[in-house]
Amino acid sequence: MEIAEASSTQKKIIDAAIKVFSEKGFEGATTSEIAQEAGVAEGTIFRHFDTKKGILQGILISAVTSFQRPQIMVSLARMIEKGEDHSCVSMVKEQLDVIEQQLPLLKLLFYEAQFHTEVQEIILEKIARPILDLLSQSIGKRKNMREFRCFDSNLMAITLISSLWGYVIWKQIASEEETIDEEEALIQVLHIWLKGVQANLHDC
Amino acid sequence: MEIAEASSTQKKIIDAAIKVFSEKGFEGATTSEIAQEAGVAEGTIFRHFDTKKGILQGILISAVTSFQRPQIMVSLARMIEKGEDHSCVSMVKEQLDVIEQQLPLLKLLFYEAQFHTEVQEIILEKIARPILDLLSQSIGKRKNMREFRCFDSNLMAITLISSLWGYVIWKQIASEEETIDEEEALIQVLHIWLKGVQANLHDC
DNA sequence: ACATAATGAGAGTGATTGCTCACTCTCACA
DNA sequence: TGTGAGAGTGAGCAATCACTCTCATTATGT
Repeated sequence: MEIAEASSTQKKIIDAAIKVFSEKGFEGATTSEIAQEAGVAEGTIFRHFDTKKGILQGILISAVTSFQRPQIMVSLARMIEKGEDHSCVSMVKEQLDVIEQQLPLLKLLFYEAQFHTEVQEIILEKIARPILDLLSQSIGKRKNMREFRCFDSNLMAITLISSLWGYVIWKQIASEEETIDEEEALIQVLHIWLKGVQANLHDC
Repeated sequence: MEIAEASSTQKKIIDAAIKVFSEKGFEGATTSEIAQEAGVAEGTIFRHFDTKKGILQGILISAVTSFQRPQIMVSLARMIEKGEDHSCVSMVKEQLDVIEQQLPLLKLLFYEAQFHTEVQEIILEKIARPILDLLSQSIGKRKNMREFRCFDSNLMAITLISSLWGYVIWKQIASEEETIDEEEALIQVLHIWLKGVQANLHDC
């Protein structure tokens, strides 16, 4: 199991890097700190990654494989196609919890994409675009059935995703404030969007 | 005009720092680069700011004054209270253009807020909270008139802001793609939200 | 048990960076 | 003319950081 052993060290480094990068940012983090967090010698890092930036790319690669077609988007697409079936909403909620556990990684990638063009391109092509296409397709079906307004499908998908993202981020920032029940909040966000995109009788 | 002269240099430094910080991030930027961009000697920077971080705080202070109650939020609040009056929508669009010009500064502040607690607290207290309160208040009025659904006002405001923010960010990232007309897109985003929060007859 | 590869420990290197400090320039005022 | 305060300068310092090298130690596969 030489590969597994090797990649176990690699995995330790990547996990540590995710933690340190997300706490201090890519430039603010030091390789020695990552080594310490991973419990390996600093030199070991450079046996697995050529440069510090190589670690970031390693994180990206491991993230891309796990975020292609994430389950929450499949659940959202199903919710869109079926309407606001209760089982779908609770499924979305479950998957949202999974996303929140990966929030440091997601924020790290989205934020660092600003400064590293290759990161931005890969995220756009391998994560953002597929997700948008998946949702747009489901939205398109409902549009064809005259059940959704004839707005731009991409735009509708974007308002859905950013509403959810905005809720997640706000929940994290304003954690001290009195907030309504999580499930109720999620239902409200989804209901606002679903009602917002519903077709009027005289539309189109 | 000794004060004006002094603060003119200070303003040059701050403007340069906004540019360099937003391109490379706070940690990725160097004071010598900021000095070069500002057209002053590196030593001059430290006559006006104690430390590199002091520059960031200087940026924050100047941003807070210009983003308290930004005009776009006043326009949005008016739109909420009046419904989707056409003059309001076009006003929102104008103000959105202003926001887009300040996008590097805004993204910089949001990014660095992750790593600098004081920055996060000031943004939250001086910018985010006032804006949310303003919108929540306008939303509350319509709720009282039974014209809006009796959802959480804060949550409704968040879905509105994040939909708009999501549209702005997406427009910037996917600039190469064929996109619909800007004004039409904005109208669609606002219409989705407005219809989404409208009360049903049997609500509440 | 042996050969091979991986790792830990840690000193070392060259480049870079935030910041300092001695000095100059300007200008108001005595 | 002399003086002192304040703004600006840029060479230079001490510290840090990404990355390398060496060597002893451990783990693996046969």
